[in-house]
Amino acid sequence: MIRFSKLADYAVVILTTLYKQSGSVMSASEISNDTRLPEPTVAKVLKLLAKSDIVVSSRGAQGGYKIARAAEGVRIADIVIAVDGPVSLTACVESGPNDCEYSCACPIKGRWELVNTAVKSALESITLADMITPNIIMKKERVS
Amino acid sequence: MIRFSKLADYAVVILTTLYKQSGSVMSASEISNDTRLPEPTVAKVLKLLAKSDIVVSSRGAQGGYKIARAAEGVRIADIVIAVDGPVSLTACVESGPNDCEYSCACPIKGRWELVNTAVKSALESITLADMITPNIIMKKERVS
DNA sequence: TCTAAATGGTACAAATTTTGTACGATTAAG
DNA sequence: CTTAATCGTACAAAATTTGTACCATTTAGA
Repeated sequence: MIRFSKLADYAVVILTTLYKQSGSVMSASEISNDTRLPEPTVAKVLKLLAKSDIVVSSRGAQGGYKIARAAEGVRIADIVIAVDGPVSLTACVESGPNDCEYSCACPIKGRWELVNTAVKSALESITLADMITPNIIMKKERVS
Repeated sequence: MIRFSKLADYAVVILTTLYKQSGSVMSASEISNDTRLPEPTVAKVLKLLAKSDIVVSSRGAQGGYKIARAAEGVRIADIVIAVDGPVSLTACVESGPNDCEYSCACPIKGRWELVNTAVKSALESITLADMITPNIIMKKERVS
């Protein structure tokens, strides 16, 4: 079953918490309390998010993290990339083209980028704001 | 880095090979020769694909696998689901709703389905035919 | 009817990845 | 200068993915 890592999951939960306090600074341990997630894990995720400028960190006493932009400006893709690294669905796509040992025999050299791009677009089309907003639309047709 | 399994990758390669012989039956070992993929692995993938009716198997001597439908009718989503199981990006979505231990504290209960659905749609919008067809369109804007 | 060729299913060991944690360095407020 | 907090790195444990093997079942052909 294809999935992304729990870290991405945590990241969204953490960000959601942070967005409820928009503006004010929260420390990693405060967030840990709020979310019931283990503190070291929260800290780890926040560090990754800070590196991608999704949250802003301030060090020292009274320091902590706060959001860097409005929820509408944060795409799910940004979050996933921040914690899981670039979205590349197969090894082929990852390293430069024609790098894989089977490349000479490979009948679909590079074709995966098609899929890659589609998924990336999907992830870019949803923002954190969509995740926070209470369920309205979406009753979605299940496709088995 | 989010990705799906190598099996899905193999599956596409194998199917591509099979589609070049459309109609005729190939055994797992023949396909293994063609693709340079280890035979047991090829066999495993084919078994999974057969179970999802993406290929048709015939047992016994002279048996083997052949395609079940035109390449246009095989969506990438079908293939991925066949080998990797259902697309569910997070644990929350997987088991029934409100099953997770944090559910009471979780601020985004169920919101992942939004993302889930988007990715699934992306995977459904591309068919095996798109992967086989030589590169024409696609010069896509890279989004970092 | 018997044998060979092939898939079907299950089970399992190894390798890789993900996850969670810890520790020391750095920074800033009071 | 002390305290509170992040930063960075490193690492052990757990979970997942991968690759392989084995045996049962089925079918074509001699």
